[in-house]
Amino acid sequence: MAGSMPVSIADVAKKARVSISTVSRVLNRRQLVNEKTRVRVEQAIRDLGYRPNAFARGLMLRRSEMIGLLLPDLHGEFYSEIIRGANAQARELGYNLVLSSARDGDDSHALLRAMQQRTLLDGVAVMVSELTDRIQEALAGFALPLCVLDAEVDGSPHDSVVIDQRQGAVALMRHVTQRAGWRRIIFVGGHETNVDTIARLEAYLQVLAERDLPLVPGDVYHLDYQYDTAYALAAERVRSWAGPGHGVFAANDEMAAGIVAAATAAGVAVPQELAVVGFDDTRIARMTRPPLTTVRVPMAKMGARAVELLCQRIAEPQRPPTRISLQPELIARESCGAPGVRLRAQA
Amino acid sequence: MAGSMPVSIADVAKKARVSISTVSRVLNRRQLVNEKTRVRVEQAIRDLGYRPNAFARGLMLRRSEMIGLLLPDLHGEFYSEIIRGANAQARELGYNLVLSSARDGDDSHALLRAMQQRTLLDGVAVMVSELTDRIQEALAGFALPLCVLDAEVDGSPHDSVVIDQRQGAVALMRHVTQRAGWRRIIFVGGHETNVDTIARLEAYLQVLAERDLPLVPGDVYHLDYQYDTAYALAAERVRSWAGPGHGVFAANDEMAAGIVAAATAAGVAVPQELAVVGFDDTRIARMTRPPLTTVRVPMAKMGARAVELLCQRIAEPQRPPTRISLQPELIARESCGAPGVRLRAQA
DNA sequence: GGCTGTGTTGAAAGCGGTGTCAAACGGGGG
DNA sequence: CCCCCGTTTGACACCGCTTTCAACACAGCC
Repeated sequence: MAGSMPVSIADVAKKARVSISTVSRVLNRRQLVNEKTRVRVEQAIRDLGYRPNAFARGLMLRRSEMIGLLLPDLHGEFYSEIIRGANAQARELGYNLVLSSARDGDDSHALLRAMQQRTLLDGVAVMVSELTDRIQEALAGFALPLCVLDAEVDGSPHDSVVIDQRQGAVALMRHVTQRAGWRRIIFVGGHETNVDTIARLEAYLQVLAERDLPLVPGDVYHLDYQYDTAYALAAERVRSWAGPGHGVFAANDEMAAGIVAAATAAGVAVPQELAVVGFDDTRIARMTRPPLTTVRVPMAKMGARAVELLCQRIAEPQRPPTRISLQPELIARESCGAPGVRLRAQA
Repeated sequence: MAGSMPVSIADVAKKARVSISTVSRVLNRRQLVNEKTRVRVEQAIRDLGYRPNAFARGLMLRRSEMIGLLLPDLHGEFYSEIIRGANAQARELGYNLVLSSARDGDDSHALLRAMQQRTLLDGVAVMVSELTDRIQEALAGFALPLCVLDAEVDGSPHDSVVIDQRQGAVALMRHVTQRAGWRRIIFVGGHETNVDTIARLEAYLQVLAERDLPLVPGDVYHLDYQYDTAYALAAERVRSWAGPGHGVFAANDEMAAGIVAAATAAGVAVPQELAVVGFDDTRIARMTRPPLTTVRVPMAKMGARAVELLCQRIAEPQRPPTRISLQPELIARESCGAPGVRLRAQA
């Protein structure tokens, strides 16, 4: 096996009685070297436990086969899925993933650090939670191949992958108004400035208008995406919400689960007396009774496509910027009260 | 700003009318260079948008300031927390994290790849789901600074961070037998070969013996850690499980949640007629009614300590191997039926 | 035999930094 | 005036690899 001192290409060359050029050729372009020589060199490589030095290699080749993934946070299943999809795709394409997270206060710092070591990374995929001017500017001036997740930077020449939140929410609203026959819909969102909540609320308003349903101002709530607060709110209001054709559109599964639990505890039957739908299709959606009708947001796919786009750009830097829009998928389960059709309930 | 061609240290030197040595000194050891010169060089660096090439730098310094994190999988909150803790600690110490996952079939391949590029990584933290001989061997022969998570490799000179699963499970069992007065305990585990399940089952047996409680063979089940299967099992058995002083010890929160739901649906009151406890303290634990008594496993801390250990070893390769054992924390909530004491329920 | 082509190899020039060493400079003391 | 010494600077030798480019051997051809 290998000794403890690092083995260089010169050591291999000496042992195999060839020049370092030949060793290098065996490593990179085997067909250029005579078979007998090649076998001898390969044997020497094995004997010495030689591994090429990636720095030296990268210095010549100007590629590290590493790409960066910069996320706003790493907490929870949401980001976990992005990472998972991105990692799988990166491996598939022969790249490794360098992970970093930039919380809001910290993000410019993280971006700068990522840029600083830019010569070590072949490209970067970035997801930002909010698009401040400073970030916009940093992204626009980015020298490296870049792919932006779930946001678009105006006038930047970069690739991006977005999820059509609005479309998914519209599909959900149409499902509950048409298939399930809801006529009064309570909206429970996250914070008013949250981009996802905004998109879902817009869809809510749009479909209310489409279906000529009245907008009751008191029926729109803004919470914090947490189970507990949704449970508390519902525990208080659920009796006044209940009624035939009444339903709650919660902006995520966690709040929807809280509402289902509170309703059940208060003796309000779901979905008969009050229907409920969620959003995201996290594991929680299948753990309520009845299971939640929700919208699956393809996070893993988003990560994967971003990496794919990024690697394409690395290979072909001059290619015009691409924008991929991913469609969320309606997952119809029992909680919305639609008749029998468990469309993709087992998916 | 920078032109599109890469700017090298020579460009900066020429622009500042100094030698490249001086530029290098400004970059690394500012105090060795005259202030007027330094200002001129710094100006040139800014004007040109110069960034040092990390490959060239690494080639001399033999460090990349990157460490690898190799996990069995990336799915779910469990790994998400490890990654989060590891990333935060790495950032803290000036390192970046390179992520990889090695599913079971694939793991040796991933390990080898990680080793192949070993000259690019300063060290690696590895978590393995099962310790096969092949993996054991690969780890033992690892040439790079290495830290093993949640497992120990016999006779290897490497650092490790483990969680004292057994201890946590014992604490939980003692809590339910002493504080909550359980006298018959149904154990619902994951697969029989799963290391975590094994540790928890051992604790179960140990405390049964301590407390002179009978071991009923039919009361030990092996499922798959999933909500659905636990729900299904409990739906069938819950009436026969119910009784005063009876309780279920599920090996994770998800199965515990399924059992609580099935019991409630069957009209069995939790915890009065059947108490339930889980394990892991995931978000689910606070979403059941009543909330679950469980054991918090400090995943984020494990990730962080592993990175810390790894970086220490990188700095001081000859240091003797360290082993850190992390204690899980008992989280007492209502589902176990212990009188009033909500120890750290709000934590 | 001389010429052209093909297969195989080695010497050497980078790639872009860091570190060593010696030179240049200037000031103070003898 | 010369010597010594501290400060500041530049020349240059690496680090380990890839990649020309030329050399060489040997074949087939005129």
